Amino acid sequence: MTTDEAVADMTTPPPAGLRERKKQRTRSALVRSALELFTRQGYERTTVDEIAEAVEVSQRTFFRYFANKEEVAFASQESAECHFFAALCGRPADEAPLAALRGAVLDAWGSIGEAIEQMVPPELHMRMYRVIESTPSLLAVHLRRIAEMEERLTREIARREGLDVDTDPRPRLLVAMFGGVIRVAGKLWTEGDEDSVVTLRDITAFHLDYVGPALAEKWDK
Amino acid sequence: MTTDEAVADMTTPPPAGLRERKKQRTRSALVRSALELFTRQGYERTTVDEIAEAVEVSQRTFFRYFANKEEVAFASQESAECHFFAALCGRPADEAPLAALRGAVLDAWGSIGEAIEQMVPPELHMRMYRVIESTPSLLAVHLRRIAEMEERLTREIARREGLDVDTDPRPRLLVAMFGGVIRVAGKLWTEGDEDSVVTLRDITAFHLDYVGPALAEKWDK
DNA sequence: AGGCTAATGTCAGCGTCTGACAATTGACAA
DNA sequence: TTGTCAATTGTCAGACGCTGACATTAGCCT
Repeated sequence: MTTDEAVADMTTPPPAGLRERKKQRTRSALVRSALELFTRQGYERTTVDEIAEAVEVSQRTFFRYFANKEEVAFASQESAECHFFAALCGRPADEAPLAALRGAVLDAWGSIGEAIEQMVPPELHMRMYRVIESTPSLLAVHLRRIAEMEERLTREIARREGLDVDTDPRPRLLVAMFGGVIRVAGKLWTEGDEDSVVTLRDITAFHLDYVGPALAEKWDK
Repeated sequence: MTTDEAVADMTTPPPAGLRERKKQRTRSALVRSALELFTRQGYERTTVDEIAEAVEVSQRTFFRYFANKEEVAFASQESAECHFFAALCGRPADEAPLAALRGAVLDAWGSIGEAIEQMVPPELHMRMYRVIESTPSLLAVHLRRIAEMEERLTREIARREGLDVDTDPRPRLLVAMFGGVIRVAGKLWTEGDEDSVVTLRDITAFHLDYVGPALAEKWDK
């Protein structure tokens, strides 16, 4: 067995050391077990000991991989968000700010699988999304994470437009509005009974088209 | 002393029983002590035992007044938010939605004192605001509370305009944008070094005026 | 004055999270 | 191959947030 692994190492230059691979496997296993437990029996009714036991590591080890119980719940979200941000950065420079944001988020939802499927099944990721939206303590963290992402988006938008974030309020405001729309869409999707990613994508697109009209002085009836 | 209090009761019909007054005093004392400790030495570095000890009650009693450590940190915010919502409900019916929100929030910031000064000194309230914005766990809860308030605002706006929240996305979107602006203003105020309420009020007003321009397709430079 | 009930204190215990130290196990060179 | 070094893990003790159960105190009302 030792020989086999040594050979495997030779034939796969990128995977680096054995130690590192073991760590990745432990981490993935913790995420999968945690999300499975969270979605099956609820976040609060799942203890860290349960998660650790499922992967056969000590509770102390769990806390060496994740700073707290919340962090493991957002592991797949983290990947998805990175994916989205990368999509924004790849947008053509001549696109208007809101159009770029819109394109990036729709792209990201469309190719969510590629970003997370090595860690968890996409379907588990979506079920976890619902758990987050319906668990008060997780929802709070979720909103803070969104706020942090908005900070990064603001800077990217300002960069694209060649503006200074500290003097021009428009990048901050546009992103704040955009973030609001994303949240509204996510919340409505959670409340509905359609599970698919496409549905969430459609809800998002639909609402983004209503940003302008919602600001009008007098609303048509 | 017993006689004096009995007389005092007679001359003040509303204050109700002695028991109730004692409860109110204990609650106020807990809030004041907690906020003082939080602002002086930080939220995380303050234990519930410290707060309870400062008021000379048991830790168990603290948790009979507040569901958790976070709740006491938002006691004065709670009052302020109620005040703001009441201001919105008192707005003339012919005002446009965004104008009503704008008027309500500026009014509320203008008369913040009256809403909270029996509980804590307004200056302590403002210092606590900064602590909330700069403490990750509190910021998360703050954002969730804002989201809950937005839900109420959405329904009130829809009511004013005679719309159905479930079919028309505009109330949700307007409020989401409005909430974003409030957050941006609050954050900028926290980052600055001006302590006064007026400053926060001005920042808020300024940003509300930029909602329209930020949505424009092409931004002027 | 005395009984009723609400408020408080005490105690035990669960769950999250951390520091400290010892044991294990990959990595790498002699 | 073997031995050393460093990274990973386990174990243990303990702080802190929070809760249920039960005893005690203190306002209320006849």
